[in-house]
Amino acid sequence: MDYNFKEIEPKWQKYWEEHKTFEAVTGSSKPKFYALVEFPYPSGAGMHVGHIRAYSGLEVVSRKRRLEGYNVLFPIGFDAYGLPTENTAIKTGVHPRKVTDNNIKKFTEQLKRVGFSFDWSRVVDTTDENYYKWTQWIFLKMFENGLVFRDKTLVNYCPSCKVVLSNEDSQGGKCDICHSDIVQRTKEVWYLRITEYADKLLQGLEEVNYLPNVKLQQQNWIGKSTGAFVNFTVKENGETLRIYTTRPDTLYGVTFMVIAPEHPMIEKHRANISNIAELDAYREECGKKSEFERTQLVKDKTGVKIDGLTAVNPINGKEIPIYISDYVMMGYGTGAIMAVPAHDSRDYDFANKFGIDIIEVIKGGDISKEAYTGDGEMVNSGPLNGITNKKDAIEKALAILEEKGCGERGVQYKMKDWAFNRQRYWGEPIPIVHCPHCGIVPVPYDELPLRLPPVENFEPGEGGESPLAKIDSFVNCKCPKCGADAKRETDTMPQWAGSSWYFLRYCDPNNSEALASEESLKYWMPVDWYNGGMEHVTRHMIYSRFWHKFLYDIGVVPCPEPYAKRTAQGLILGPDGDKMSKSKGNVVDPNDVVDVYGADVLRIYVLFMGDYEQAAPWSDNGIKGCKRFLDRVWALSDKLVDGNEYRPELMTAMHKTIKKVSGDIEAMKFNTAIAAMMSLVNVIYEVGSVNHAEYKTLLTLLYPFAPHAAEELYSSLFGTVLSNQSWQEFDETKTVDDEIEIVLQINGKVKEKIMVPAGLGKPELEAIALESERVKALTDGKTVVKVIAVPDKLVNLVVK
RNA sequence: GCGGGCGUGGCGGAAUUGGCAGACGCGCAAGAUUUAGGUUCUUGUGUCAUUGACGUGCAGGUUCAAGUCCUGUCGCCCGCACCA
Repeated sequence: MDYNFKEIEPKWQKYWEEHKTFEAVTGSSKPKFYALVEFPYPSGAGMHVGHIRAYSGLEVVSRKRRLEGYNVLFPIGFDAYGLPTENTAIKTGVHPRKVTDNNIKKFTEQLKRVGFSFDWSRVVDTTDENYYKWTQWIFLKMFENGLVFRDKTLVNYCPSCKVVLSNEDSQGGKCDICHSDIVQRTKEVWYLRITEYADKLLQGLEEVNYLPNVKLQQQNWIGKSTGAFVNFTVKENGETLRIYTTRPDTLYGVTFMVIAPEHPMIEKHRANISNIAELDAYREECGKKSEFERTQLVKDKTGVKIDGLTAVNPINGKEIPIYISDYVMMGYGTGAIMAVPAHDSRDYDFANKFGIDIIEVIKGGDISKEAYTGDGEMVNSGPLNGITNKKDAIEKALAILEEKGCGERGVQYKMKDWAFNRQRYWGEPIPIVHCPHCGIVPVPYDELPLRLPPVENFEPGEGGESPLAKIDSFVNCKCPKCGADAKRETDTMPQWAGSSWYFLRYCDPNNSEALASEESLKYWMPVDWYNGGMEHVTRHMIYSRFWHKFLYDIGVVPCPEPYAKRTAQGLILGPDGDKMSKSKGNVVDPNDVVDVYGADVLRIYVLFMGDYEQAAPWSDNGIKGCKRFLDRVWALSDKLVDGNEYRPELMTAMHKTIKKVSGDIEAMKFNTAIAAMMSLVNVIYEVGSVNHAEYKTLLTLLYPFAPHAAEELYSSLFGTVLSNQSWQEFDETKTVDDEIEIVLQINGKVKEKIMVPAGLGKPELEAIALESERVKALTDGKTVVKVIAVPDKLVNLVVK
């Protein structure tokens, strides 16, 4: 038989499609298994091998699960709204709808060529009006529940993409889409109140099975801190200056206060401030800095003292100066801090530069050299003096604050509300109407979907307004409440909207009455295993958990967490070890690999190249080894002999391999699973023949990895289709050889290896070791001080 | 600065609870087959050395035994970052 993958692969792909082999059945009595991979953004460049690796992990698990008798939902779709498509449209003049359709077609062809066992009857496209109708519906539900608001404040703005970005999309001060520097602008935009769910998002992590560093990154991103709000007073006008601190225990060490340059107090009290011109100059200077520059940790602090305003420390009545400085951010806490230079290194740097007092309140450091942030006995702190434990000191300080009514416990999160908008065309229209009489009015549910109008010109406006603003027929409308002339919101939703709930739609993708039926959600949710990239952990993962938790709270979904388990695959690097990128020209196109080696070889190689969770460089040589392996499996069909039971010479090898491959797939150790199959094939070649039982087992183990070759061999040799068969079982007792090689060591050095029956006890092993001729020779004239025997492993003689 | 991870042959990478370091694959070498190249097959392949020694970034430690545990140190990668 010839291994002609060019014929075999399309043949089986067609067979699976015609026989609906991978269609999931909602309500089936089989146990359900929902495997989810991150659906791709269909870019013009097509897929690269990284996509293939990302999907291959759960592809293998899904194929195995089906053989194990599960009803498997393994869906795919397209996350198709987004800037790159729109930019292509602007450049080429082709409408984004057309660009998207072409790209989806290209991706679909590529995915099908690789033979993934997706349920193609459930494909979702986030730009389909039957899909985004429900994205808008969820938005309106959030609006209804007070989770949507508009605010005019500083936003992250990308001057290149001409859009406002969320905090998650501007990490490191760089635009997530084009990587240019973000600037801060004051703008009125839409927000989703994700901070309201901060605690739930944090607590939910305790009930899910995520990779430890996925959990950790989310915890850090949410960034919960506990402390206290303290109300200082401004002496000149008696007003309150509220701060947040995690260290209320150091209140007696406060020697000055700092407020952010944007703090509203300055505008409010302009009349009281004698050096307002100087402050304005500094504030203007800060405004010019990019967010990235602002957040660089710098020793050299800058700032200006506010003349004419003095703060009063509520705990001891002490009067202290107030400064403005850009090391205090308006976006965290209250935008104002109490500064304790003795015990905070930033305050320490600032105090040194401006010649401010430094008062030690915790013993243990040398504050003439640096701030001391450790624990120690409280001093110079009135009633707190003598307390040696930080926790006790904080509790005492809180008690005093509460008694005086000038402060209370508080919690802060690093996570900010989600700036939910794009001033662009290719996104879901935000279903809101601005009425001159009624204000902000939601579009009624029965008017959904609010369709994206067809336009000719998608160029974003220079003033940061959406292209939709230019479409009069879209903008002008009647207020749904009072019927007066009104205007539609023209911003669209950000890229992440559609992906925040797509896993729900897969459960029931064609439902026109609901985002998915209650029955289907109850049956399929939660996702049993979600695999994707680490880059989505603090964006998509957080967003979608937030939406899901909201939908749970309003009774739409049956479970509080969307994903029971989350793993992540490593990147495929270019052959040069660099990240694959178009600009470096080191991108490998899966189509090219399939042309030369076939889909099965590609699938095996992307999993064999290294630890699934680690990055690994592509190697054109490495893939040849996988091709040889498959050829060797194929060639075994010429060495087939009769026999429906494993032969003794292969018994342990068969059981061992089943155990190893089964376990490794569950642990995502695909590389060692493949290595185990390679070893088995090597052993079979040593034996010289393979019987029916043995070959069936080998092909079954191989099936999740190389399904086309496995199906072809299995069906042509045994007359049945492998996808309808069962996964192989192993017998634990048969995974060990009768005879085992054990090592004899003298003083920890290997001196001899001998075969002994498996399962021998320590005394027997010791006796055997001492009888060994070689051991006798080497221990001659010396004293055996100690004998350590480890059953089935080794015997070590300690000799003097 | 904080948090996480990694460091093993020429290369990608293996190594449950501490128990034969280098599985599997690539590459390389020699041989066989072939008109030749490629393919395929066989054998070998950590380093040094004539029996043996040394070897998992480096330096210590614990142990009969350490890639694995402990202490210190160097290097690389990733995430967050003036978060009060």
